[in-house]
Amino acid sequence: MAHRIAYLVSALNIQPHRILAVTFTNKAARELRERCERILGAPAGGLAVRTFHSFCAQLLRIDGALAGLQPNYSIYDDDDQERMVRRVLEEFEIDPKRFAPRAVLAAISDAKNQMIEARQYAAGPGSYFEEIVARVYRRYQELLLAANAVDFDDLLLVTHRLFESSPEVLEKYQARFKHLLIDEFQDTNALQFGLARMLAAGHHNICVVGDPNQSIYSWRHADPRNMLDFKRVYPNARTVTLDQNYRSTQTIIEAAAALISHNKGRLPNDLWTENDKGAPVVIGEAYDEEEEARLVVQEVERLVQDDQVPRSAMAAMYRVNAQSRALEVACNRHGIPYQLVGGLKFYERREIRDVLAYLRVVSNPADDVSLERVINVPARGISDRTVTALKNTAARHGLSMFEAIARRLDPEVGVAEAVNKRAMTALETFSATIQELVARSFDLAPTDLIDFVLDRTGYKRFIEQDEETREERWENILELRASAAPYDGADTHERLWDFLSNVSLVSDVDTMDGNASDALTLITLHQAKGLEYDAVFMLGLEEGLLPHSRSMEDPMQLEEERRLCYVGMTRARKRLYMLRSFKRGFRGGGLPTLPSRFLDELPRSHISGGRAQTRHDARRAEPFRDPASLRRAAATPLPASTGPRDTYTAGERVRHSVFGEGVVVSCTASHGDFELTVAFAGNGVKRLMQSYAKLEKVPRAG
DNA sequence: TTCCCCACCCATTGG
DNA sequence: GGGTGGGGAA
Repeated sequence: MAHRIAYLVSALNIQPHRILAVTFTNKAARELRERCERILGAPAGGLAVRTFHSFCAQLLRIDGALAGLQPNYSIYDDDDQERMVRRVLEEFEIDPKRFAPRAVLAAISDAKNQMIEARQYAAGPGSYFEEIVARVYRRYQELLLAANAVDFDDLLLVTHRLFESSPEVLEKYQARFKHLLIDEFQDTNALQFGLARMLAAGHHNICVVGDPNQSIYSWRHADPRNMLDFKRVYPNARTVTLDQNYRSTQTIIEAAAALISHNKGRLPNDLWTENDKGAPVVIGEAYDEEEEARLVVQEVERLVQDDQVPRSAMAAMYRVNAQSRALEVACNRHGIPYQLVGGLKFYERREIRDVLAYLRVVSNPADDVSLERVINVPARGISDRTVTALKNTAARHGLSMFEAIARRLDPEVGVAEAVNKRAMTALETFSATIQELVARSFDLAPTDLIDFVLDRTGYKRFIEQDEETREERWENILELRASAAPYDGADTHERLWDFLSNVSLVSDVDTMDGNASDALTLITLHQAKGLEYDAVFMLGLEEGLLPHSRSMEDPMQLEEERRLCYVGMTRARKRLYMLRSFKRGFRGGGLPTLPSRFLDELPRSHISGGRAQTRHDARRAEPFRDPASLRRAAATPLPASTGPRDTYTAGERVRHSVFGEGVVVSCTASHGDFELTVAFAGNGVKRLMQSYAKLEKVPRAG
């Protein structure tokens, strides 16, 4: 894409601002721009490189009025959406336990992505659940509109509708963008392709890049059929097969190809490379997550020392965020710098959301969800009761909560009758505070406004009250404040809007530190799409994790899990490690695991280590090759009556004079003695006879 | 009205 | 393990 853009600009004299390139993340957008500029040897002024969401957000900022949006509109994320749905359920007196807000929301999101609006949804025949969804959907949209807010789906949907209903808006953008390029096309959804088609309608200068084998976002409505449809929609399109791989070793490419060949519904796409054969893919097996993480850390350090691979060129990848924990612990223990991508997301932290909610209320007082979030944070005498009464009163008069508060003395609205006297005083103070913030928001730069908010709302004092958390929370707030600094320069009210919408649209990969720091990257397989590393460690290659248990029933979803595995493997330039552990933590305890079927799908000739041979000889690890016996062993402690007094149960910690500390995996009666399977920290799994082993029990720490 | 504690429920992936 | 909602005390 970078070369095509550079070619358009330098060879065909297309002005950069006539080109719109769409990427999957803001980070990819940044990188693409940089690459273009490097090739061109000049700044590509005006070149638009955006994600679909940020493109739409900006468009709606400018032209949203035709769709009923004020330019200061709020963007609602998952949490905000759920609060909104809960409010609707409350209004309709629907039990949120019976109709889970998340499920209702998922149904609404599905509908939106099929471009089914609330009214049409209601018209379709449906189950009882769908009837509920239809009612909620409709009211949800009403409330969003009243709050001058959109959700993520709406960013696309409203823009799409705007293009349909207001040809002059579409024409404006068609007239500006003469060339359209889209990256990661296999993960676009129907709405996005729809937008692209409309934008390219006049000139058909549209170029998309995608790999169907890397389609991993169908759960977010990505539709890999877009790849096939593209050729149908544009019969004259030229397909260029990019099957030479410049990134990975032959071994990695072939192993990944072997894996993905197990997918049925697949276009042939045979990668090849001129790169070296390279090292075999290393299959590693660990006793538990702790050991698995330690294997990674040790190998990372070995590669740093022996092969001079910088830590920043290595990444540990996993299926679910919870897996990062063991890695973090191991890194901390061994003093390895790491950077965690995603996880407990910065913008989901309470203090961050609270401060942002204040800013949103200031920027868009109609934003009821944000207002409700902060109306009594810190506690200022406005109880849930009062809030409910206020909400109902506001709803009756078609007012926002903020308006209702502002008009609390108006007998026609009747707030005074609905809430008690003390609450009226509290509302008055709150109202005055917000009014003051709104007034100052016009002349204060975003960082100064944040300071002002922290001071005037008492939020700073509120944070400082909690001795345990105040340091961390305050640091987070300072980080948020720092992220607002780049917006201080601009000199209109828009800088606050820009800051807030940017905050809503950043992803975790966007904030990743590139190669600057010497840190190991910890990242989910999904987020790793589009990235590459010299060495990649994939963890948790176990049935139920990769493939994930939620995706194992449905063949389509299983294929997506395989693609996810493929994405992970193909992130590696030189070295690839695929690890599993025999035991996986789950709800506190640990459960035995089965190796991922994906490991079986790798060609034996391309792997080293592997089944039970990585760190211990095969014979010793033998019991693990029969998962059923393992499960039995781990789950059934020996009946106490049959053995000597001092026997062992699975999970107990023991110390051995040579092997050190370990955990008992199983203990079974055998030839009048007891056969113990013990996993030793650092020394692997051993089978021991109790009468010879001289074990001592170690009291559980904590 | 606020705060604290405990019981209970839930659990992929993310712009 | 974590978040939350309900109940009760201050």
